[in-house]
Amino acid sequence: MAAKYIKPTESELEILNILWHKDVATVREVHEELAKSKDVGYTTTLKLMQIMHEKGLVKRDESMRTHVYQPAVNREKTQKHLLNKMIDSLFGGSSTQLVLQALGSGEQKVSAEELDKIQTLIDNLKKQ
Amino acid sequence: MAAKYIKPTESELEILNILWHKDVATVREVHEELAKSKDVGYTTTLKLMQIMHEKGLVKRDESMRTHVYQPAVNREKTQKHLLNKMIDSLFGGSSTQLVLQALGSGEQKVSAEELDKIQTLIDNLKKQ
DNA sequence: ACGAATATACGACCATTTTCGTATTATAAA
DNA sequence: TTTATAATACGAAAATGGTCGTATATTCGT
Repeated sequence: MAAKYIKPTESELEILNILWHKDVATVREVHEELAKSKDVGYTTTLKLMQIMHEKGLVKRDESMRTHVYQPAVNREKTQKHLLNKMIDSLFGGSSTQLVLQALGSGEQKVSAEELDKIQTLIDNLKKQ
Repeated sequence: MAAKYIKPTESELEILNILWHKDVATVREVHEELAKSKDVGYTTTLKLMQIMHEKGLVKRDESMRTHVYQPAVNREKTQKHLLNKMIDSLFGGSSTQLVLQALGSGEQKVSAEELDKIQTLIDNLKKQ
């Protein structure tokens, strides 16, 4: 019965990111974080989060007057979904192409330690 | 004066992919390619491509009755833009995180040759 | 030359997403 | 207790993306 995947919209993703970071947060907290990079009204953020709740993207504790929100979707799973979608739609299904692009054309350099991390993963994959 | 980047929509990306492949194509050619994977009317494809032309995503030669289209945006640049956007919005700015996710959690395995390709790139990056 | 096929242009509709104003209710401060 | 502050609920407008129907023009086959 494969719990159907719900694709978050752009704005929903911004909110999810904040929630993934904070773990739990009120609408106001999310809004203030959001307002740092975006000019948007409080009720807009509220409405967004209410819709996300209806969709099942977030959980909320309503026992208090000020509701407390929490992400209801897993960060890694969501990343994976969107990543695969991008690989299909933009890189002809080749994750390698994506990786090469990500490492090669990066804005800022990838540090040596990070390269090592990737190295390690590759080594592990090769052993299989 | 940074020629402002235009973010293609989902459907526009499908069309761009076809154009990137074919280099030049008429609406009908694009449409027939599109129709293989999608049930959509001809005029819809036409309209999409007209809008893309207005936006500057494609160029077209109107000297013939049947217009001939061409991509007006670079494939790699577009990939890079969207990739960076995703890295920012979904991976906290860390391209490494994205790479690990792409390689690790992949649906289908990455072949040994592909791993070697990535390996080579990493080696080159390390030398700098 | 005429009708069928095929091309573009364009307007309009519908669904989804984003936006916000306003009403209502609860809390806190005076 | 009265008033100000702050929260949720809700409706509805605005914006965006995708869909297609229809009008009009051009070309091609017979």
